[in-house]
Amino acid sequence: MNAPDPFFKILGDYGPSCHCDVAGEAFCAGMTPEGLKGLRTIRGNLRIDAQETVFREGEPAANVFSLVSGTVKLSKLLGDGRRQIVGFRFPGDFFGFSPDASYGYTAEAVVPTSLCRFPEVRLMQLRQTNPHLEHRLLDRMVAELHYAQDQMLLLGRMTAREKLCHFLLMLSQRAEMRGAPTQRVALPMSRLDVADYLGLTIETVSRTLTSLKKADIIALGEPGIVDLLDIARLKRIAEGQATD
Amino acid sequence: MNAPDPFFKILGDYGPSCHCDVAGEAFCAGMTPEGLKGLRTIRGNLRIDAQETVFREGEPAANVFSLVSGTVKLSKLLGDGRRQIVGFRFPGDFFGFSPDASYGYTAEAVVPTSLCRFPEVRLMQLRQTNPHLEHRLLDRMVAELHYAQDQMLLLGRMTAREKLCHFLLMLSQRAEMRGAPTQRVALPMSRLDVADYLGLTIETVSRTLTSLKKADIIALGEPGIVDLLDIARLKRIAEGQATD
DNA sequence: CGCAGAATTGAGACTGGTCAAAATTTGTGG
DNA sequence: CCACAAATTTTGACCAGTCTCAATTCTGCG
Repeated sequence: MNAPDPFFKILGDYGPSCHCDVAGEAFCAGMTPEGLKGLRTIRGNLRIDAQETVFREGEPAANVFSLVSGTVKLSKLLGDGRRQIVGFRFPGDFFGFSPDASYGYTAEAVVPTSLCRFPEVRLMQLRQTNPHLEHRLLDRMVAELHYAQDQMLLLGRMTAREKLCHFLLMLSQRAEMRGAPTQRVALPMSRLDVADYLGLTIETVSRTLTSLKKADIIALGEPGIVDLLDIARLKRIAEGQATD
Repeated sequence: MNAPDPFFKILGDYGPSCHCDVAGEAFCAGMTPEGLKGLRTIRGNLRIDAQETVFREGEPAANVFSLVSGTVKLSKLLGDGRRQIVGFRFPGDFFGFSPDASYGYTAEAVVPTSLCRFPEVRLMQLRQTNPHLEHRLLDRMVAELHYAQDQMLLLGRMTAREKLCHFLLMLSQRAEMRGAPTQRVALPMSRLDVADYLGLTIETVSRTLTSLKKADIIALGEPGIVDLLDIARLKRIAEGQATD
């Protein structure tokens, strides 16, 4: 399923930080040296190819993951195959926590991806002795929940056009957080992934992108790249303030 | 806006528990006596009428709340008035956490409701000295996120009929958790609230309930009460296994 | 170069939305 | 307890945005 071999040789590169920290945003950022040592002890490294599965919905929730590089999609399935992507994860994000004994979603790599893996049991032990860890985890959880609630508003109340604009702006903001350009965003996932994330079909995603292109709001140059030509207008549409 | 007067006279009634605990499920359940004492010190009590606002989206996030009795709806607004209810809260649940300085949603009572109120700053202080509190909060957050992801699947990929069946079953499960009957569930919220929760209109909610009634899956007796006549069939529809 | 998968485009169908009216329930004052 | 007004819910007719099915074009890769 995946290759659990140690991929990174040098562990100290990131200074007083966990290996998987990115721009000080990962859950392991700002830990004490002892706390980091504990995290390092239980950590495993993982590198997987695009479309490979990290874990599946319903499997025993044995590990929690932190994303070092790449992109991961988290999805849930309905009995007849309908799929909803409940989130994308980018460097610095984590995923795999579950209130039950089994994972609530499937996690798959969108592009070649490297991860830190923490056995759930041992992380739970660590969090007892290291309040800062728990503190960070809680903060990240609150942020995740907030983001999930935004997505509910999108799924329940926005039009296809508004959904796409919102999505492109989200990609731009996440790129900015990682220090990447904000006007030219990478769209590493397929139309099917975008559709399953926004509660649409691939045809509607394609048609809507074409329509945004014709309105000179975006440009679709090389595949997988979108240029945001008019971010102000994108924002207006995403907020439901404009129809054009 | 609301009456911040102390409503409950007796604080010790619940034994070694926080006052707002319900069936051992509240975030304050299972605390040490000292931890409870700390919580009690910063706690305020609140009783509000149906439709009254606890706080509004965008206001400074000064307090966190735990529900003692009643029902609260949490909603987000789009610029033009479109609304999405991102969750209902029942006794034992909490709400009001925000990653930002301001609330991400509006909280309103669905029925007369009593709440415990905790100043956010002081709860943050308490959580540093009381690991168990943080532990509980994190667990509840993980559960909330899990639940939010279920709701994304519902909003993005389910039909109106499936949404309604899922919703009725959710109410039934929550009633069961509180020790209430599971076949006859209270529907304390208006059709508009149900519609805004499920990403539908009031007309579609009404039509779909009528259709479920005609199929002898539910019965609508007294207003605000729904009898689940065929829970097995409800489940099959909610899982996308049946069309009837 | 040729093939397979992905993305786009087109035509028509359908679920759920909109607008409007009727029925029911709720609240209020006598 | 009743009468009446207001609000909510239900029902109906019609419409539109998105989906489905199908064909075509594009892209990547051996």
